[in-house]
Amino acid sequence: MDTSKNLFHTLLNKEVYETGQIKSFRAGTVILNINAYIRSIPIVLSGSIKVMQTDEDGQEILLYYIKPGESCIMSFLAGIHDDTSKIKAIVEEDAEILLIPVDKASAWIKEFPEWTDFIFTLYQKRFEELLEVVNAIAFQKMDARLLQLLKQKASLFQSKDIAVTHQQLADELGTSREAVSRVLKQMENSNLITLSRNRISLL
Amino acid sequence: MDTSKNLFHTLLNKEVYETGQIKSFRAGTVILNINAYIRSIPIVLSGSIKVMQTDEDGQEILLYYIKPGESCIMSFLAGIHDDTSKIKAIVEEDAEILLIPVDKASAWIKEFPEWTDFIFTLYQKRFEELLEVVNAIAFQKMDARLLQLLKQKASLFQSKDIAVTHQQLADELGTSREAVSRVLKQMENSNLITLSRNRISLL
DNA sequence: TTTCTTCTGTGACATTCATCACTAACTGCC
DNA sequence: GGCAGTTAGTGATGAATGTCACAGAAGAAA
Repeated sequence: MDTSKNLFHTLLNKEVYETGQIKSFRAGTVILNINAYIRSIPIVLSGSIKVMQTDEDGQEILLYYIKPGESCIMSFLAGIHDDTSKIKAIVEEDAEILLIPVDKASAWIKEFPEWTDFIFTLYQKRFEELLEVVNAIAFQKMDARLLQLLKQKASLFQSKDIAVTHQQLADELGTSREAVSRVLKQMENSNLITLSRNRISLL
Repeated sequence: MDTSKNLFHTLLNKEVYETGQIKSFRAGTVILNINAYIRSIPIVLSGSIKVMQTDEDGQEILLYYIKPGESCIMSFLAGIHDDTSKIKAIVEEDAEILLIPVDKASAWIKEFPEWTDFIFTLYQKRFEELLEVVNAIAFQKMDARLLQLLKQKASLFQSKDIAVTHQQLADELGTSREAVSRVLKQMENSNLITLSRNRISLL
């Protein structure tokens, strides 16, 4: 995403920074809820946001993370079409977020080709991530999915120690706490990880 | 998708029709394969295309259908970024397809706001369809997924009689033929459908 | 009609995971 | 330290579905 990041900084120096409003959010804050109307497009400056899909019964599943320099593409699309959100966005790590009014984000498409490219590039990334999610849910077993999630989190937090409960992992994978506990125990026995309360360490 | 369709016709009268090349394909033709490079963007004029995701082992799963007036958004994105396809596109019903060179599709973004809007609208639709697929795989059981697929096909073919084998359905759902046969039998017993060789009729 | 191929139905069994029901371990707080 | 609340470990059981192995049915071809 180097291209987008550079582009993002270019834009920051022009109109974006002047127009946008910067806000800070604590980890755990729900930034965007299902069916909410969208008034502004978030661009993550620091920290990270996780995007979840939820079904009617409240069952959830992790779709992908939004990292610094990236935006929530679903907000953008739903925003310019005056539609509601189909997803839920939660702050994963304390985050600073630049909020862009929908009408500006929409207008910039005509003015700045780089902005349009930023959107398209992000879109492609998200699409591919969604395809991976489909693949994982459809074809992979829990152990593989869990390991992948742990690696993802390790990379996100830039640490092999991950502060998380089994219940949280279960929620993100759309499975049960017991299933996660059992698979983790197996992984510990295979010397892939070590377990302690509220923490998992990758080896 | 009325907006996009109108827009699409508007464009047809201008540059698109002159630039594009129309080709016919028979049902079953693989238009786009995984990892293929993309030289042109297809717009479906008649018939339909199904878009599948496949994993390394050749396991497949249906993502969505491309209907007349729509384009393959994955081709578009991968095309303008000179990337390879992550999905496989197969003709479902005999189709006429307008092929647009990648560079044109890319250039039109700057020239025609309607074209950009066409792309964005389609993108949103596909994204939402993918979310539904995730939801279905993650949270729904085979009977619900199968019924949904049958309804989808009935609507696509505009007929309650669907010409399909259990094996084909199994492939599109990423499950086994036996599972499909059993669920179908149950549905027949519940008077939801009638079964015969190579055909399923919705009641 | 006979034969061959493809498609469908179904039993038996294994696997994965969900659910229920506890127990045990850890942490914070009084 | 002792208690309460949260987190983790684990057995028992069952549901959903994958896998294997055939048998029978329906068409197609000869």
